[in-house]
Amino acid sequence: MANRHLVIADDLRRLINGGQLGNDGRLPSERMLAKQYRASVPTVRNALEVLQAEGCLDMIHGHGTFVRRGLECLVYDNTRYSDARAAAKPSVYVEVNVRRLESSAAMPPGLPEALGLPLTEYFFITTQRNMVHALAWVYVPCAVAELDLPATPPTSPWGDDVREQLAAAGIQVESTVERVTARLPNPREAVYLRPTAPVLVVERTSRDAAGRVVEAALVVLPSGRTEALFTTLTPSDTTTEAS
Amino acid sequence: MANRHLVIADDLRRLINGGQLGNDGRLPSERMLAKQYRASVPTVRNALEVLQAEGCLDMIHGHGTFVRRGLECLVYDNTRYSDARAAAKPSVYVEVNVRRLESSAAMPPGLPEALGLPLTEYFFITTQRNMVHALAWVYVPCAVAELDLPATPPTSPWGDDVREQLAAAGIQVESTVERVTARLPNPREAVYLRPTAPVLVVERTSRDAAGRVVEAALVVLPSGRTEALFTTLTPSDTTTEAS
DNA sequence: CAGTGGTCTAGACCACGAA
DNA sequence: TCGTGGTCTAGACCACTGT
Repeated sequence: MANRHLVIADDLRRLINGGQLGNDGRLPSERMLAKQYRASVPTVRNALEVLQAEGCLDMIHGHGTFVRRGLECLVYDNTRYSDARAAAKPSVYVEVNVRRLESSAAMPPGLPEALGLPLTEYFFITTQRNMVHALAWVYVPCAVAELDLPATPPTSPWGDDVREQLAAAGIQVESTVERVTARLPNPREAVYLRPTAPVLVVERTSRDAAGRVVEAALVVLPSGRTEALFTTLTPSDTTTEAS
Repeated sequence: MANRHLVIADDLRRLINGGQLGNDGRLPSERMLAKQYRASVPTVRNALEVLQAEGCLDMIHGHGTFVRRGLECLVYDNTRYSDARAAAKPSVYVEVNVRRLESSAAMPPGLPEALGLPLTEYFFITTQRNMVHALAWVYVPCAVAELDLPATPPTSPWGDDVREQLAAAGIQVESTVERVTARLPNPREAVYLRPTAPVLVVERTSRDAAGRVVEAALVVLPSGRTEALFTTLTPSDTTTEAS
């Protein structure tokens, strides 16, 4: 904790929670803070980035640094069949882009199948007041289903609508594997997200009873504004016994 | 991608994969690289930290920067009942510290119960060649079970042994909720981990059939060396029907 | 002790948003 | 155009490792 920028971050955190900041919740500029703390601009920026990664601040290029208010936390949930899904949806805006393409090496994420097969790609981008809260690329092989663009605006930021369309087409997802990692945004994601703040990455692969991949997705969740929730029910004792 | 440090990172990545680095896989010092690239030390460091977060490099204070070899990736898995768990265990070293304490505000992570109740804390620290690969704090309320320190060295970095002890004591975990986030290490974790690289955080809460919390854990997984895997089986159609 | 990674400074310049 | 955040520089000093 001897680190200068962490000391400054702690002090700013007290300033923020104290609420002595003017109605717009705007912080002094980085240069001002540097003068006040007798620190350099990069040190102040490191402090701000700590708070930004914690979800306390929004740093907006060319505009200013603001206290996050009405902290709406998007929750990725593996229990999609739950009724609670549609409840308490935060006031975010979800946009989709759909296109056809062929699977290429390393480009679609969790598709372990052969290359060159035609896919439908859904690219979801979720924003709240111009801040990106989630990115998701969802892929459905055309061999599985020829889905249309959903007529209604999407209700989920990560393609639950697509899975519902699949279900409506009679395609049952039997198992879902979600590989979760933390990293920094790659160049493709950095177009939308702060390149210095970590992201949670979910690579999802859904299979039907035959073991065929019917849907795959890459979900990118910036830290501080999102979390992921996984609920596991221990299989009842009827079938599994210590071997 | 115009960023200088990303260009340097790309170049270093090619250098690393090319394998022209001497047998110990050691990179030139930061000062040397700065000279070679006509860049400043912080810029070179930013480039190295990108690769470090990707798991390509190990930066060892006072010693040097080395190419990660035998990339052993620890996998956190929610299917603890699976037989595959014990298979293919990487050559890591797991250490435990056990102590008694009382639950205090905000200190134990996923325990939503009353404060002041006595707990057993298991602190797991997993290393491979002096590099920390995982941290885990596991809590069991004494009211649930009075467990002993496992006699054998622990086989799991995140307390599967504790859960097995619980099972042996007749306490069945019925549901497990795992809350997953990405962030930077906090001061307590930064003692063990690089403070600039993101970590994956799993907050686990295990309940029995009565809904009582029988075990809670905070697992910290540094990016690049670990991942988490969650497998969800869609409940069979016998019970759930579209409502 | 020398050589390494880790942090910070003071200031420059660029990129973006709003008036 | 101005004020903001975003990136980089050249160099200083500290902290750690191995000899």
